[in-house]
Amino acid sequence: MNFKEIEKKWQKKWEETNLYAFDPNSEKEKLYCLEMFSYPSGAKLHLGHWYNFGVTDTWARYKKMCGYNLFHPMGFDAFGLPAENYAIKTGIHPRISTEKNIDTMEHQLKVIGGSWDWNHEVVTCREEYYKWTQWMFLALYKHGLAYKKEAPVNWCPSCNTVLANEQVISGECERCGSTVIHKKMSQWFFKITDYAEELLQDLDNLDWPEKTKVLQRNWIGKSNGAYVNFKIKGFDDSFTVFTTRADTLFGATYCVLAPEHELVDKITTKEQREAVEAYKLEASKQSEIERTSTIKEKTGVFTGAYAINPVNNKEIPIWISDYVLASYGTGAIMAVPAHDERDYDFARKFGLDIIQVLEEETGDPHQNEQKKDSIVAIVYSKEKNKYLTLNWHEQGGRLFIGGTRKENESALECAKREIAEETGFTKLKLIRELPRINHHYYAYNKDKYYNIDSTGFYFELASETQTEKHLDADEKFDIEWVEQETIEREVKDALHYKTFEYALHDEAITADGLHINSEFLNGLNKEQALDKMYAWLEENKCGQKTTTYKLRDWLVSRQRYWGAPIPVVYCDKCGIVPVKEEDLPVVLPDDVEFTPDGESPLKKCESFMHTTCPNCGGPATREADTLDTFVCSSWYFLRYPDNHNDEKPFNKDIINKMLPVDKYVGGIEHACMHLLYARFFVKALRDMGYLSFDEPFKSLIHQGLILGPDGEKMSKSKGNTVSPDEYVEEYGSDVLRGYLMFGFNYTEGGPWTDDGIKAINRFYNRVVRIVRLISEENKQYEDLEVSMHKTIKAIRTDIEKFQFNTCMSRIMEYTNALSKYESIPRKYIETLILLLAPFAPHLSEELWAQIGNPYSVYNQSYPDYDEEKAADTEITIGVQINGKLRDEVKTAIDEGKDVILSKALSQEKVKKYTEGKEIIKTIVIPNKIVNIVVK
RNA sequence: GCUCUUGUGGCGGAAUUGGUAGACGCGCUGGACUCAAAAUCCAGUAGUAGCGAUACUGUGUGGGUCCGAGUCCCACCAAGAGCACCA
Repeated sequence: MNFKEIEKKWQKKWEETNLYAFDPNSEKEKLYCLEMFSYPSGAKLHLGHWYNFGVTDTWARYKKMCGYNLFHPMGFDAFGLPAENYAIKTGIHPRISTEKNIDTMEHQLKVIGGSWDWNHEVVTCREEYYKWTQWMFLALYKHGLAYKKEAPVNWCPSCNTVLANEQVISGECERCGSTVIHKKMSQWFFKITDYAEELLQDLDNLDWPEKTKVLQRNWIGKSNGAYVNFKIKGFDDSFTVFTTRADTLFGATYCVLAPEHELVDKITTKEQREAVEAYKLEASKQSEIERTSTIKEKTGVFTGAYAINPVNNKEIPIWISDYVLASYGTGAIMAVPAHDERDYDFARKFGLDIIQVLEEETGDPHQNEQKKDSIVAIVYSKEKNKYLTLNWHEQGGRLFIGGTRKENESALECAKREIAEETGFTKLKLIRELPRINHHYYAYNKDKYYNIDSTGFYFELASETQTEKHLDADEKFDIEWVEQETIEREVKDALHYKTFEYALHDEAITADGLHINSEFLNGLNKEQALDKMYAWLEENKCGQKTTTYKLRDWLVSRQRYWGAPIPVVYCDKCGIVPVKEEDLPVVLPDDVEFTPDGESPLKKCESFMHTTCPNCGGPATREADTLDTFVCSSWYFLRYPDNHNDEKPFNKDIINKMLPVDKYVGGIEHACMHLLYARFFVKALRDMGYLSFDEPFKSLIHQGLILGPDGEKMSKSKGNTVSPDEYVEEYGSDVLRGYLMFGFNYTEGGPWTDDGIKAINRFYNRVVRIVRLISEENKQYEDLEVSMHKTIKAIRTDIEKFQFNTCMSRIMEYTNALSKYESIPRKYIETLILLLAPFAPHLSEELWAQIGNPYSVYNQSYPDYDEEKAADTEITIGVQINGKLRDEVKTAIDEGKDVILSKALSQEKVKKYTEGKEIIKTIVIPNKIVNIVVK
């Protein structure tokens, strides 16, 4: 059969008969199936489009055959940079190239044979659409959700435009990969942050892939903490920091402002001014990537000013450093070097104070504990590269030197005394005092529980000189120098081992612990201390509990030509004035010089710029920037159902009935852009009263990525692209679609192979041969009955899960079953064609006609199954002996356990394994397994 | 560095969610048809040992739970994705 020929024939017929037109008056339940619409870039569809559109279409067709009133529209996201860049290169106007591309893509989409209803098509660059995009802007503006402000923005020097935060991928432009720089500009923003909490909360109820939800959650970046106000010594000003660890406030030994912080100039002292200015200049020169590189060593400059720590009125120095970002929190931090890695690095480098306020806990607490202060001393010999340990053998294993502090003795004195008494060494060099540890233990010799506050010391042995030891009678140990490895193996005591770890790693303690050096927080854990500190801050009016989000407001201005003009005018008298709704659209003029020079191209179009103020009628100028194309795509799914409405963007009743989208299919790359923006739009429109649902996309699927044959992402530069066209040319559309469904796990994708597509070609030809074996004899074959019902059941289950590969293999199995017969009753053949219909649309329509059935196969119901017939009456299950599969046993379905067991035990092979052995236990799970445990 | 995802024959991939691992297909081997080839049909195909029945091994590595683990838990390794000085 010539697949290509029949495909053309049916595509034509489908179009002529309007087979896929949506009927709004149908009684059937609606089903809105949507693929993410595409950008009409090149003239051709690539494999990714086929994979997304073709395979999803199979699901849609299946649903249609299941009796749903399918709404399956298609359109084009037609504004955007590529057309404009193409125009700059070739001189062809974006409108012309875009419309031409749309035309060819529409033809190509028809080759896929999709069940799209083209009557509902939407093209975002046409006036009849962008009029309403502008309307959306005005609606948001009227409700305070669109505003203009001067702010540091991301600027792509190559695209010559600003970018939204979401379009900056690790410091680079999402589109062209250029390093993004920061500029201060006055730009339009949408207040998506107003919806941060709802956008986060509602994720829980969506049938979306978990990883996509995780991406959005991280992007929204909720963080609970507190604002704390710091007064500045000698000024009336104060500044606020955001912290998630307000409980560590007693450990704050300095503050850091972002170099851009507004107070920096004011508080910098004369002595420090020069250094501060130099540092600010240096910071401003750096790109985002350089600046936020975590590998970079910490830099910073003291301002000369001091802040007052509100909890203890201590004066702490104020520094500036680029590790504090102006864009997050308040642009200022309190530094707690003892418990924050970054603060620790900084404090170490600049010799700032480090105060420990959290003490890790080791051992198990007990009710009646006696408190003690003690030390653990670690002595290292550089010469030996070994550590000094005491081997107490059975009495306590291997330990370091430890001891209890005497009255009026400092911890350091105690450590030195203990070392001298127990080992005789006196010439020591202190490397570092180690953090304190709260340790619980039980002393056998004294039958007492202790809770000790232990301070660690890390010494280096300066000289081998030894004095006389002073040992108590019960102190029986050997002094041994051992290597690190031995310690790791043999030091079991938690306190001693932890102390050793502190010696080895000179870093902040980020683990949880109990508070020390913190007055009213002492002894409390993190949760208790946080609660108490929040209360204290609010009571003393120097801070409050708060929540921050990483999500920023969405910057929608673009200094480019090919987009929807922002419907706003500037009047000298009235200021910013929105264009009146009845004056929409603000038409994008065609004759514009759009060579990029960093200025908005529309600015150079006099006829566009000069207008009158809608308010006072005086002279005014138009906004020259256009809207981010993501604005266009944030509501297109709302336009589809009512795309011809020229009164409103959409009728409320219609979209309340048609939305949300039941199944949305597209790439995961839009997780934090389109998918987030669209959710925001729906929520905002809901609050304005234009619609009554909360979420645009109830259920979401991401197709995987089809890679080049080399397993790499397809790209022209790598020369590993595969064009769908040549395969359509050779095998036809159905075969290509079939392979895309059969050869991959849909959500994973994978490398393309030629071998796979040949297999589908072979299979479809086999189907054609089998259909020719149709017989009008009304016979029933038991094995075909079982196979048919099982197949239907399996396909219906798997297609719901977007598991097209297993669906295809089920149809193959059914085909294999049919091929055992030389003449096959009509009903089995009809079922085969119907089963195949969503998967191979053209072929199925053709075969359906060939066996003499009326057009169209898609007006038929998808085959249903009889649960009883789909179930086996007899089943073979495995018999395990001691968990190892040894035999199998045939049983009736749902057979009693006793019957199965006795049957299994009577089998020769089972006997062989059980003979002369004692049966300890038997597990019988009907229809699944028998396991006999013998000894 | 953090978070997430994925590791199953020569290959693409299955496995009713803890119950006979490798469905289906590709490839390969043998056979039928043919003067021959293609196409098609039939049989075999995880590895090792054995003529064979069979035995042992086997789902990235190492432990664990369980009568039973590809599936659950812990640690690690590798690949990919996202975030990245987020206070």
